[in-house]
Amino acid sequence: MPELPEVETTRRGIAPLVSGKPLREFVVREPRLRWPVPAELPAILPGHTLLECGRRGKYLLLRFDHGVQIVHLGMSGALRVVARDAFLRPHDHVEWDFGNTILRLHDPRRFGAVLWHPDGGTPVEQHPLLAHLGIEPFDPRFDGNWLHRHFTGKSQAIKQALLAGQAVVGVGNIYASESLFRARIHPATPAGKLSLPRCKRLAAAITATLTDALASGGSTLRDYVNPDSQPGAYFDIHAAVYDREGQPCRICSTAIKRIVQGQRATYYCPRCQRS
DNA sequence: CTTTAACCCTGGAGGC
DNA sequence: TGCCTCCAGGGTTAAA
Repeated sequence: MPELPEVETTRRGIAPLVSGKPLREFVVREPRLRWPVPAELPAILPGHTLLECGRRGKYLLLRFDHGVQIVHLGMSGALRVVARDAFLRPHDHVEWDFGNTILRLHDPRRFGAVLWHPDGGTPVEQHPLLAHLGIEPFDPRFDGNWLHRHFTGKSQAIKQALLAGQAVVGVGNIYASESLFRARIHPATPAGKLSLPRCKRLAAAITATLTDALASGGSTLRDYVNPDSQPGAYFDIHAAVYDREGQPCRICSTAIKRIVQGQRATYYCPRCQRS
């Protein structure tokens, strides 16, 4: 269930191991992911060098010298570097063989994606999947003013507005609840009703929540080169509210509530968080 | 335009 | 033990 910190940790984990290396073979064992893996990739990728591993939101961007692979981990996806003789597990769908280094995509639920954007046309940032994404949460331009501007006139609940990713990317279902708790904002509050000061608190809360998660992920970087590690293990999040229905708020001891917004669970403290 | 719900998929949990 | 149902998650797409 990768959110932005997990994706960024993956990027940092694999980048030094695969960047600058020519690809020897690209193997697709199961093309039926979120969208079919383009059938031409095994023919057009080998021999080309992976220049760098980038990221936009939760999309990983593998830049080759003739195009960009757009990789999404979906719900259950994990990318890791494995030994040449590593056992093939079920759900090991895609493999990048760099000779000494092998990168594998493991994704039981197949909500992930591996796409291809060839050079020569529009820049990859204009790809339909990327074109309308909000700002990066670690972009210096992201702050309370940015949020306030984007939420003006919106009646949508703040939780769902965050999840939509059109104001800021990378805030998934878990960190949306956590960020709103940190900012003391009730998740059902209409986004447009948030004052500028509260937007500033929210922006700071989002940055802090993601920074904390990223820090805890950094200590598991070794997992990306250790074939014995837990596949797709979520960071050990010390959640304040997520999945804690009925348990005492860590601040005021009031029972944490669970509601459903847009068919997704939201957790909050009814005493600490106000509309 | 906005809002809502269905859908893609599998593994794990809980009920009986 | 087994079978059934439900749920989780991200994000696109279709429908209202």
